[in-house]
Amino acid sequence: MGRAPCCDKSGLKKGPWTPEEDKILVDYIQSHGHGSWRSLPKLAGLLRCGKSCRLRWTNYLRPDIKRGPFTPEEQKSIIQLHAIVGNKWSTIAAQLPGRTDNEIKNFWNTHLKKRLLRMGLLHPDPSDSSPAAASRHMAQWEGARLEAEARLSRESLFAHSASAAAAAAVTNPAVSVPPLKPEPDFFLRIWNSEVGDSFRKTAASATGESSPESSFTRQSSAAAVKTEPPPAAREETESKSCVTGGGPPVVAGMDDSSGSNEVVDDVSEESYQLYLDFGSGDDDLGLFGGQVGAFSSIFSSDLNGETSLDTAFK
DNA sequence: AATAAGGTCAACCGCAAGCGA
DNA sequence: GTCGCTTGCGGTTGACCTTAT
Repeated sequence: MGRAPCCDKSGLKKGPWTPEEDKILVDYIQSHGHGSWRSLPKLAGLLRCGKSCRLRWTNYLRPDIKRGPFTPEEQKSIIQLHAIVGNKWSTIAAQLPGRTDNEIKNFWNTHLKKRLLRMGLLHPDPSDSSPAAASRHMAQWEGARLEAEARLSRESLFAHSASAAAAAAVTNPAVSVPPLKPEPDFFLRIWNSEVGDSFRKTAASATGESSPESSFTRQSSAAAVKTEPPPAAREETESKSCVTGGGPPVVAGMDDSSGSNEVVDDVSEESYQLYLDFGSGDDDLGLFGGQVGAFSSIFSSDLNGETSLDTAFK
C-alpha cells in the first residue's frame, strides 16, 4: 500500500518519557497550545513523534487527569458503560471525567475483564459483532428505552394528577397532597448522551439500518403505552426485583462506606455476582441479563437521582 | 537470596474517519 | 469525486514490578 509513516522515524526517540521531556512538552503546550501535533515536536525541540507527544499529553500530562485507583463508582460506571457500548474506550472515558481511554482500557483488561470472566459474567469471545448480535443488542436497548419512556409517561400522568390535587388543596386545605418525585431517568440521559449516540451509530452500521433513531421514534409512542403494565402489577414487579426504590437487591456485605478503591477486589465473588446479576444472568449479554426489567432496574433512579447501583453499593 | 511466573501499565502500532485542497 | 494529510481510536507489546517457589 505504501502507507506513509506517521512521522519521520529517523533519529526519533522511543520508549519511556523522561521528566525533562515531560517538562518541555508541558511548557510548550501551556504557552502555545498543541496546535498541529505533527509539527509540535520540532517546534518544542523534542526528538519525539507527534503521535507520541499527543499520547503522552492526553494520557499522562494533561492537568485534568485524575490519577490514582478507580473509585467504586467509576468501576460501576465502566462495567455499565462497557455493557452498553463495548470496547468504545473513548466513549466510556468521556463519561468519566479525568480518566483516559488508555487507563480505562488497561483497568478493564487487567481487573474487570478477568474477574467477570472468572465469574462467568463475560463470555471469552466478546467480539461477536455479527448483525444478529447487533440486532439482539439493539432490541434490548429498544426494550429498555421503551420502558424508560413508559415510566416517564406514567410519572407525567402522576405529576399532572398531583398538580391537580395541589390545586384542589388550595380550595380545600383538608386534601393532602403527595410529594412530587423528581426522578430523572438515567437510561434516557445515557441514551441522549454521547454513549447512546455512539451506540446508535455502531448499531446502525452493523445492522444496515439507515436510521435507528427513526425506527425507535416510529414505534415509541404506541409501544410505550403497550408496555406499560397496570400500576398494581408494576409495583408488584418492582417490589420483587428491587429493595430500594426500583433498584437492584441490596447485597449483604456490600457496604463500602469506607470508600475503599479496592471494593471490587475486596467483595466476595458471591457478592460481586449478586451485584452484577440483576437479571437472569444466563444469556449472552451479561449485565443486561437479556431482560428489560433487569436492565431498567440497573438504570432506574431513586429520589436523590442516584442510580440503583449506587444505592446497592452503599 | 535467587529465580520464575504472573500482573500492571505506559507506550507503540496500524487502521480508519475526518477534513481540506 | 479523489487524494493526501492529520488525528483519534483500539489492540498489542514489552519493560518494570510484585508475588510465589
